[in-house]
Amino acid sequence: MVKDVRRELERFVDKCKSMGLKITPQRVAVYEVLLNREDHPTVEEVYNEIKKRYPFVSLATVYRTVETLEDLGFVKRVAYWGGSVRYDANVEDHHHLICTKCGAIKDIQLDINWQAPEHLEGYKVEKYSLHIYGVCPACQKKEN
Amino acid sequence: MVKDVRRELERFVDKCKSMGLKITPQRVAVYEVLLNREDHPTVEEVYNEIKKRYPFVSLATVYRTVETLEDLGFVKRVAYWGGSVRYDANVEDHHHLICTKCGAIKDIQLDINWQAPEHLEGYKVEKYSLHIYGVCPACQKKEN
DNA sequence: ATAGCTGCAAACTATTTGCAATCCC
DNA sequence: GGGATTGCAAATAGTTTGCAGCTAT
Repeated sequence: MVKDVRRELERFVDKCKSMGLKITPQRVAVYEVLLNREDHPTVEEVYNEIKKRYPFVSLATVYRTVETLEDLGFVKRVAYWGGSVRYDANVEDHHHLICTKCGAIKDIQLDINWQAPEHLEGYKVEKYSLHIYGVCPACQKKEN
Repeated sequence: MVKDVRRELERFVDKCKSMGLKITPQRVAVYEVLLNREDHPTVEEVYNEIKKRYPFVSLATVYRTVETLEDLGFVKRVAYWGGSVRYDANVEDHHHLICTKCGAIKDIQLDINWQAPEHLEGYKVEKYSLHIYGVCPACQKKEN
């Protein structure tokens, strides 16, 4: 699955317009960074990347923007292992490989042959994902 | 699966002794609270429950104790949706039902017919769990 | 007796918020 | 022009840490 960043950004701009939200450089920059990353950066990481190109953004704006993006359905907040919240511009269903040492999260495609029921123990089910915990290659090296 | 709290506490006391750790009332109280709860309380929640019975404990001690318990393998830190870290004294493999509104986490037993490989994309796999996201009964009521 | 624990308070990290200035439509 | 958005700094929430005194072994 190759992401068409340009097309996604257009879709985002359209959605903002239709919602009466302004298209600000900050907003576009945040979404662009998230679209271009394969991992699931923290807000701080997004901020650091944006600062290189647009030194004017503030961390508070990045926090506000990821929340807006989440409300609009363009990114999702991924359940996290520790530390800070992480965001993901891949909104399709997929599974996660999570490092128990550093918290890094990687998307993976897997067929688990399981379908979520609409309701479970009184919960209204929205989505699900398999979380696989382990030690990532980088942290395995550090262990020696 | 009915938990034998008394037996678990004994096992805990033995393990502490064998590790040269002291059996303090604070330690026992924290583990006892976690053993007796079906949900996955935050550190603050554990602290509040303990305070009722043992008003002398401090929040910092509860933080330190859950970490010790985790190191010993008596509880685990569960991946969380937002806010604070949550702990679980159920160390057997099981799945999670997570409320996207309030972050509450409930254990569930499910057969997903899937076995984790030992290695996946370079990660050394330790365990896995299915995370099912939805809105819990309490939050569904609040929505009206 | 003494190493390990604890309580307290202060430090730190992550996130949110109030408000005046600024920017898109 | 005018409301939405931003930057800044201050506030808040969650967690960790230093240290002096206490306690289980």
